[in-house]
Amino acid sequence: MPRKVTLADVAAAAGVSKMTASRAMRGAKDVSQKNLDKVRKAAQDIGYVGNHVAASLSNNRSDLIGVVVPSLSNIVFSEVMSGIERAIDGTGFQPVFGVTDYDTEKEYDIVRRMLSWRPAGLIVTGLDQSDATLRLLQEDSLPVVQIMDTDGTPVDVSVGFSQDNAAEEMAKALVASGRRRIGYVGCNLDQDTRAARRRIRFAQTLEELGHPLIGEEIADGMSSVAAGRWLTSALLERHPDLDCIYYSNDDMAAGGLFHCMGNNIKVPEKVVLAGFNGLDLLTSLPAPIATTRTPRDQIGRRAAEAILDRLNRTERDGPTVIELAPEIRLP
Amino acid sequence: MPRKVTLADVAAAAGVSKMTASRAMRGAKDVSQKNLDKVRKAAQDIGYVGNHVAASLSNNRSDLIGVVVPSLSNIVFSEVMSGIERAIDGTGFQPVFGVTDYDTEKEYDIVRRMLSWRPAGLIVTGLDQSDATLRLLQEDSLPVVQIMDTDGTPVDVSVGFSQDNAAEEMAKALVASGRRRIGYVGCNLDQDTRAARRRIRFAQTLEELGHPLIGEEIADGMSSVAAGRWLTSALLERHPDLDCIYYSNDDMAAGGLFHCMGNNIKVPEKVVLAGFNGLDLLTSLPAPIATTRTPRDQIGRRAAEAILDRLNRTERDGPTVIELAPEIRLP
DNA sequence: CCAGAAACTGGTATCGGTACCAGTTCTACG
DNA sequence: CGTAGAACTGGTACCGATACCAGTTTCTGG
Repeated sequence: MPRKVTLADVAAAAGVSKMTASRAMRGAKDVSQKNLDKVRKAAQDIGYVGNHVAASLSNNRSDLIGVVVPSLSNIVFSEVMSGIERAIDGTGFQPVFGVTDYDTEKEYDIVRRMLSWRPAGLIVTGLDQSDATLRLLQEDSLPVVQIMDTDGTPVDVSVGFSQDNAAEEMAKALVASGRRRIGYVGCNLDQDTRAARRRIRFAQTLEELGHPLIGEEIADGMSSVAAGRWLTSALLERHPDLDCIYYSNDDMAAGGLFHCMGNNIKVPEKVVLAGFNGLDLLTSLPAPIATTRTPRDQIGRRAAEAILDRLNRTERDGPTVIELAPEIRLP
Repeated sequence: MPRKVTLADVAAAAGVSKMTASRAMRGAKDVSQKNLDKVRKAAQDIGYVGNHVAASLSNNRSDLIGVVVPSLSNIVFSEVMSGIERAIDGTGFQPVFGVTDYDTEKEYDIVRRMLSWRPAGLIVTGLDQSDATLRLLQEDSLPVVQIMDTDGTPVDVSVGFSQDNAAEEMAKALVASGRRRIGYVGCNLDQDTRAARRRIRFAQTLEELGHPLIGEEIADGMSSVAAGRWLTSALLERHPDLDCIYYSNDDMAAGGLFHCMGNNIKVPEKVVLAGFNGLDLLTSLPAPIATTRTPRDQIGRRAAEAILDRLNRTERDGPTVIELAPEIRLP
């Protein structure tokens, strides 16, 4: 293997010192136009690609921004990641993604590993990290943004919305629209703590309004359209007189819709289905589904911006919450 | 900010040299059990997290594996990424994702930047990189895997399937099942070269079979369920007598189905819809849709494995193609 | 035409690890 | 009990960049 081209090679080729070459390759400050051109040309000629590892070690900080999400298969996080990507794009920073699969242990390992790359900042999902993970995040004074969830106190900054409020609002809206016999369908509540939280608050609110949940179907494993379909089937078998079902998310609700369509159950006349997230998919379905439209792209964008902001200050200035209210849509 | 804990601190706390501490912290070879314990304890006590940057610089190679995909919003790539993630998990390597948005320039920048992190290997999407990008990939002798596409010669290894064959097979299968008046609906063909390739081969094959395409609707912008829905509407308006539509992918086909359901067009009796990818979503839809089930998870897994394999050899041993045949499903 | 400032240049130390090699301490065996 | 070899330990020289500072050149105004 032909040894990698280094800055020293570029400097030699350009007939200048390593330092001048170094300065020329990044901001062209304090370098004469003549040398700047020579160095650029030399770099081009010999195919210099640089070495971020050395650069990062040298100034004790990389231009990486770590992003930790629980899942890739959930399109919600894809959209958040896209938002982050777009906001970072062009700033010279680079996102690095890690996936926890909703596993707290794994989250700890990932955060730890990311920290060992001395990132410029970290974006993690939720406020419910393990104590060990929180300790890691706290000890360092690097910018940390916790996204999706604002029901709690962040380590540094949180960007998202209150899952509790979102569920409460939906419960109120459904009852206000005349629904009385309401059921619940969800998946993966052991791990998806946000979904679990919504379910609890939803049920509570219904209770307070005097129309408690009639029944629910909950399954383990990842949520999916398929799971939504068969859980709905099961729920409606036990409670054929439901006039509304609240789902842990849109995919599940879509599955519910497909069940209804296959069984001649009118949606939303006979039964209103309510999902969560407001995926684009919903607007194309043959029947309208209620949902809470969450600002995913914005969460990503604001989270990235918060990191970039923080990089200008030296210290954290106390927990900051950036609330991005979701919007309810009824059929 | 309290200066970061370094290996020297650990060594001091444990009362050993930096070298012994270093050895203890990774494979415990050539370190006495006594010192191993001392070092581990010291590291634990003072909260040592390590510094991959320094380690990577030292041995001139990081444990990063760069993964370049065109899009995050396409679930296909999410699944490929999941496959990669799972295969890498536990090996000590770490994936770093980059998104090109189907932009060749951006792809070049991303590959370049990734190379500057001296990754252990690189996984990129497709075989159609720009010349500049290919040069980058060629010059280095690091493991490179090009995924999704095997219609061409890879730089090093390619893992995927032939888009051409896949389209041809579907055309043959649809005609064999009795379909004669066939249309096409697609999106984003300028950028998604794989989808474009399928369209061309599909049309060619139909021609050869004596039943050429009756009509097609093509739009710019990302593919989506919504786009599928309105393009189908437009196509069927112009050609109400179609008995089959081939889509650029499953999402589009799902949109087509929703249009048909909303307009009392029987699927698949009156018109067969054929997507591409075989997303799980399809199995839950109220009507069956034909598709080509692509082995996305496997592509990810095999790609990662190929990288790990390569790391054991020193040199590349000529272009290698790993073909993972997709499977056709008719309604 | 010269002093002083501004613009530019390059040497050296350093970032936090690891490879390599030269000791030093054990251990086992004749 | 001596010694060869294994097991272990630590010093030193990097890896490839950048910060800092000192030195040199160029420019400016009086």
